[in-house]
Amino acid sequence: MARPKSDDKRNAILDAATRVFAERGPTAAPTSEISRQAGVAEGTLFTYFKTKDDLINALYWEIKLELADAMMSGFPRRKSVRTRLRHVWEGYVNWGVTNPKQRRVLAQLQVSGTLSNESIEAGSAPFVEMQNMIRNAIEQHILRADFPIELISKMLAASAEATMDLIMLKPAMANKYRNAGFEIYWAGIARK
Amino acid sequence: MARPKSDDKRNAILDAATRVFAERGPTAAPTSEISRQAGVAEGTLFTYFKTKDDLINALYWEIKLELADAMMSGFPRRKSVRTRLRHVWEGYVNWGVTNPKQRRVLAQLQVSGTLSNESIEAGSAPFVEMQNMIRNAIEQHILRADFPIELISKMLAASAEATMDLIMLKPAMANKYRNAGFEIYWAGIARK
DNA sequence: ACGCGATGAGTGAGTAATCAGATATAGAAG
DNA sequence: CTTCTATATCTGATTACTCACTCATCGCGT
Repeated sequence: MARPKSDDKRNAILDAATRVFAERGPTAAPTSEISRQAGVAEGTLFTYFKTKDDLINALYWEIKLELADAMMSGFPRRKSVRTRLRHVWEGYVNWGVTNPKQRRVLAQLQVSGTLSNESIEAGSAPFVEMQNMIRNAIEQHILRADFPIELISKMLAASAEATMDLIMLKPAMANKYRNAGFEIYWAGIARK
Repeated sequence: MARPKSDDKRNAILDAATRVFAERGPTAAPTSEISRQAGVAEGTLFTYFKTKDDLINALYWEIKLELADAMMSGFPRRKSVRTRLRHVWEGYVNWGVTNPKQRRVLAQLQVSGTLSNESIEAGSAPFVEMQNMIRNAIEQHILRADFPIELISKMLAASAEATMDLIMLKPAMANKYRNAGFEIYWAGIARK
């Protein structure tokens, strides 16, 4: 190999893309602005990502991995279902609050229709473990059996997103929102 | 006036915009395609909407009104809190399921950052009545008092959105999802 | 007949992607 | 260790194209 591609440059481009996408939206963001902010020439961007679409899909993948990591790192495998769900839920909320740009880009990408089906599937792979945990909890009569697993799982994300929106609006109330947000979710799905 | 602007043309443009925005996203959608689908000349679009941004904001307003109408029409003012909330919640879900393009456009617009602050505020005005109902219910000790009103209100939308996503994925399960979705929400916020 | 909406080719400001020349690096040869 | 060389990356001006918006002209409704 004559001259290796540098991970630094690749990361600089992805970082810049996160910033520019968050501000102007993925489709309105010019690749020229991304390469400028990344400190590389316009052509260089296309040696790391063949097309703008490739860049978009790569960024989606990268952010999803980060998020999965934030939710699963330190997962308390041996604690109660409530504790485990709360861990995942808080991991999600805290990641979103501390990484608003990534969260914004993720939201934009998910509704943009530019993601390939492969990317979408690959991006949801890290979350299957969570669904398994929920399935087990239902079998152990901890969660209500009359609710579909996929709904319980989707509501986790939904309640976390709602909580994040409010925390971004009124940061002083963060703790109140966090506690109430999870409590609503838990009271909704747990057996009496 | 020698020749009045026609509401038909205006609506045709808004309709076409809904379709094209839903497919390609608001920023990627060309105004030329919108006017073509609306059956008017490119220039005509700009006599009804001064800029593309104006069109976007007008469409947002229009869709929000539709949604508010779907949620509030036939509101059972004298029934129980649960029944009233269920009415609003189902109005939302049914509107989203029967108007997937409008729902998609709304989601795209809300994260696009192209909406003016006035539009956003104007768009949320029809939903204050709902917040008042929730406030009353808390005072009557029907809903848990330790949850912020704005969270209870946001969770209504969040649980409805999650439910809609799943219904779109598996329409055969629509009734199951609808019942379970509202039940999770209600169990989460109601006093024991 | 007159005033304002309707028309669509035209305009200029961007856009993603390319490419020919410049440059850096891994490995070979001495 | 020090050239040398093959081969890749890096650069930014250039290309071909798309877009939002304009305007001279036309013709409909009053």
